[in-house]
Amino acid sequence: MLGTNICRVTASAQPSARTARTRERLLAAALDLFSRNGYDGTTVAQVAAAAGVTEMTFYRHFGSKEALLLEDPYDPLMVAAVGRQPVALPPIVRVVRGVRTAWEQVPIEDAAPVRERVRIAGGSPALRASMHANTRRSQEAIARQLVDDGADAVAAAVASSAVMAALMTALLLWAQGEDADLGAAITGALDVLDVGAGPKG
Amino acid sequence: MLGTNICRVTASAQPSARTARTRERLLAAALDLFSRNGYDGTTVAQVAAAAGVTEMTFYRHFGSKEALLLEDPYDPLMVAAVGRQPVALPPIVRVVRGVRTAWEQVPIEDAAPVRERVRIAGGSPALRASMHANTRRSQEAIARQLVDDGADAVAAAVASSAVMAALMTALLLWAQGEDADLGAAITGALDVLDVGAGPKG
DNA sequence: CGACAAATGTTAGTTCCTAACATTCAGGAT
DNA sequence: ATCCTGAATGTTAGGAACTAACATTTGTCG
Repeated sequence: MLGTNICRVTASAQPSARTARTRERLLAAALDLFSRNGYDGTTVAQVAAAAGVTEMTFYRHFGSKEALLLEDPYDPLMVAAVGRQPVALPPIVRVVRGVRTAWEQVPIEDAAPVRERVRIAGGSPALRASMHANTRRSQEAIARQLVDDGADAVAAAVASSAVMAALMTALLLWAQGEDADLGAAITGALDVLDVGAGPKG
Repeated sequence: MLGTNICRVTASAQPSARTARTRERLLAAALDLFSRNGYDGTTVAQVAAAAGVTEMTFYRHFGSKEALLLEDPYDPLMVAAVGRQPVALPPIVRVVRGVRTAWEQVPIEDAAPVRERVRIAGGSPALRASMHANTRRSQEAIARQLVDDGADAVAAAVASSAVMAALMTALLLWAQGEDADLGAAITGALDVLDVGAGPKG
């Protein structure tokens, strides 16, 4: 969520140069206005105007006001990392360790742009709620992986939702602070859920 | 969330009989229309009309369309139950066991009306997202309790958010099924997060 | 240049929600 | 019963996030 996508599989067919430019302008204008006037204090019309474009065009590039901030393609890295954990472990432990290993390699230089978005999102209750909706695909994919490996359906759903919530909480806390190392922040936070073994078990 | 409030401290000053009646009519009309046409397929104007009332009146009784379904006063029972768990335990375990004990005594006869609401909420992504926003107060209260007992702030926030997410997942799954025993469903689900000891440790 | 398609604009409408002001209704004092 | 007052409701107007249908521009390629 929130441009925090670890994976680099993004674009399918490359869009025209023109499309990419207006998209960039809209994004820049929105981020600027959001951080200056707040998300709720900024209207789509304002963003569109600042980008020299119509409201309608905004909606054609980003399906919604939220999407501009939260939009992130489904990230298969976490699912894969979970799948790589020993099947013998309890589901919750598998998910914690999978997600943790997937995130602890995030390069520091990727952190700065992410922090701004997460900060903005954290400032609006509506946006914070939407972050959950946004992680749903990953959550379901992880649960599916667990079930495929023989886990109970309820256990799989509960474990993946709990870990994704923890991940979000960690991200929000990290964005509020000044700590540069995103990977470390998340690794540390997820240790809370992995009671069985000490950190990095 | 969703009328699933365990605690019975509800009303402050009693509202006039008239107020209570229109409120009831609105609620009944809404639940009926929601379950027949879906939440997104029902407009506030329709609900108001079905209750023989204006849209404005709807908003005076329920602050928003979502509020009608999600509205639930802050529930101190979970916080108290968490506080009662041994301080020596890791935060995540304390929260899991606290929330679990708070819920496993819910009488079966309370389950039916809850199930309808959770079912409706589960059917709409927007509503599902809002459920998270709705649990935030409880989540923060639990985290505060943990911090008061000496836990790290990040650990407290992560643990409480993870458990609340698990609780919601369990509720949504329970509402979809036919199992009558809400308490048992939640108890079982939360065991997933309590790896340290077997069920009911 | 001319055609074709993608990108953008225009207009109109729906829905959720709010604000300001007017009206009706219920219940107590006279 | 009548009046009076405050609570509950109605009315109107409008903002903001969207959506749909249709018109227009813009870039590109033969």
